[in-house]
Parts: sequence; structure tokens; C-alpha cells
Amino acid sequence: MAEDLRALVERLKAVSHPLRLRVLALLESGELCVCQVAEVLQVPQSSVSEALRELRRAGFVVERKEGRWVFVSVVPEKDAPPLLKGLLAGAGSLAEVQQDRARAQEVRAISLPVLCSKVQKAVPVEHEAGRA
Amino acid sequence: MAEDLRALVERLKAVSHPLRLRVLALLESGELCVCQVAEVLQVPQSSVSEALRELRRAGFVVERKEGRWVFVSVVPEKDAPPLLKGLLAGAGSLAEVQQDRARAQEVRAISLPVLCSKVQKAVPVEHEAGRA
DNA sequence: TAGCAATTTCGATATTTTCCGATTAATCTA
DNA sequence: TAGATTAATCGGAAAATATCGAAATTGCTA
Repeated sequence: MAEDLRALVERLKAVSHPLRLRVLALLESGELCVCQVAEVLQVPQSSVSEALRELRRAGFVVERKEGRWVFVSVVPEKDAPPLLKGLLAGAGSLAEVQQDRARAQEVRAISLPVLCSKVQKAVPVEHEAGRA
Repeated sequence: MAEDLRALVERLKAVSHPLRLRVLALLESGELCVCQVAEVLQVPQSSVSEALRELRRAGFVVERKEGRWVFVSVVPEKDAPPLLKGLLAGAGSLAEVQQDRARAQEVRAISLPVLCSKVQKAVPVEHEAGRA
């Protein structure tokens, strides 16, 4: 009885969201800084920041500040909430996630100062308009 | 790559809800009919019905009609989405869930016709007013 | 067929969530 | 210190969700 029903629901809510789940799954491929995440996913920076805030609140990711950059990564296994492992296993096999991770590899090859000054258009693509 | 990110998110959303998660966890203790669930959880019947609709859509529960009663239960393991197992494991240890299951045992002892005609008040308790 | 009884669907409101541009805060660098 | 840059927060409009009584539906029973 480690926690409370409501707490578990909050944790689930945190990942019941396309962008947030995508960010979490992306980070499993390794630490990234916020601007890298925004670049990989082609999403406005403020959206990434908000997604990360929720994931942090839920205990799924941790941050590390280095100068003006903020690096985020999946919480170390020993501190991870029970859900996390199964979640990442499930998400890791999704095509979208694998594409994101591939893109992350390319982005990692660019030095941060160069990457981030590169004005990211981040075409605000609709997050709902899937072919249901 | 069995599914789609959006599908996974939908599945997670289905259980990111106090009542729905409670219902799902309750059913792990065995099949119940809708009116029994309403009685155990002290929640209006239409709310239970709606919760079950979502859980069914997400593939977590199945129904079996018998006369005018509808019995619901957790989907058999072979058909269960990957998430389910870990989810139930996590929820099963929650105090609230254990209480619900204990109540279910009492309710099962009452014959259905007797139980259901018993006008259930189901005090519309606020679902948000936790001491945050 | 009439009348219950169990469940689902509907309707309407209230609340929450989402989203992103603009602003602010923090930190580097010249 | 001024200027630039990265990230967080704010604002607020639009969309989605929650909730539960009332009405509709389905199927039993007499």
C-alpha cells in the first residue's frame, strides 16, 4: 500500500498525453536538453517545458542544470515508480517513438550552441487530428 | 510495433480516472454485475455504466449478458493489453482497492434480486474534494 | 400485452485540460 | 553592465472531460 489511489491516477494522467508520452519515451534513448527535445519533436519550446514539468511532478524524469541548459533524463531505476518500466517497454516498440529516437541521434551530433540558435520553426502541427 | 501511440494514450486515459481505475481493480476480485459494482462503490449507476463503457473500449474488461443483468469482468489474460497486468499489480496494493474488494465479498453474499431492488442512495459524493 | 427492473444513452452544466505566443527569470558572454 | 540566449511561467481562448438526473432501451414476468 505504497501510495494512494489518487496519486496513482495522477501518475497515469501524466503519461496519458501524446506529447508527454513521446517525450518520456524519447528520453529513454538518453539525456537531452530541453531545446534538443523541442528540435527533435518539432514542437514549441513552451510546450516541451510544460510537458516536462508534468513528467517531473509524476516522478518519471529528473533534470540537471548546466549553465543555461537544462538536461532531462528518465529517473534512475531505483527511484522509478512501478509503472515506468512497463510503460517504456510498451512505448519503445511504437513506430513514432523509434523515429523520434533516430532523429535524436542526428540532433545529438550538432553542438548545442549551433543547434539552439538555429531558429526552430516548429510548425505547430495539430496534436489531435489523427485519422481516428 | 503492435499499435499506435495514440491508441496507447487512449488506453492510458481510460484508467487515468479514479472511478474507472477503481472499477477495474475491483473486478480483479472476480466478475460482478453492474448493479453490484454500483452498490459496492456507492456511486450512481449511470456513472458505473459510463466507466465500464470506457474500460471496455480500452479493452480492459468484457461483458456477459444474462437476462437483464450485465456481468463484467477483467478481460482474459490472453486478450489483455500489455499494460493491464502491471496496472492491476500496482492498484491491487492500494488501501481503497482492498476495501472495495472486501465490500464486494459482502455484496456477493446477497442475491441479485434482493440487492438491486434495495434502493441505493449512492450519495453523490464529490470526487474532487480531496485534501490536496 | 402491461408492467417492472437493469442498464444505457442523453442533456446540460461545471470543471479541467490543452495549446502556444508573449512575458519573465536566470545565466552566460563580451 | 549590456546584450544575448535558454527555459519557465503566464494568459486566456478553445476543446475535452466529468457528472448525474432524466429519459430511452431492453428484456423479463405475470
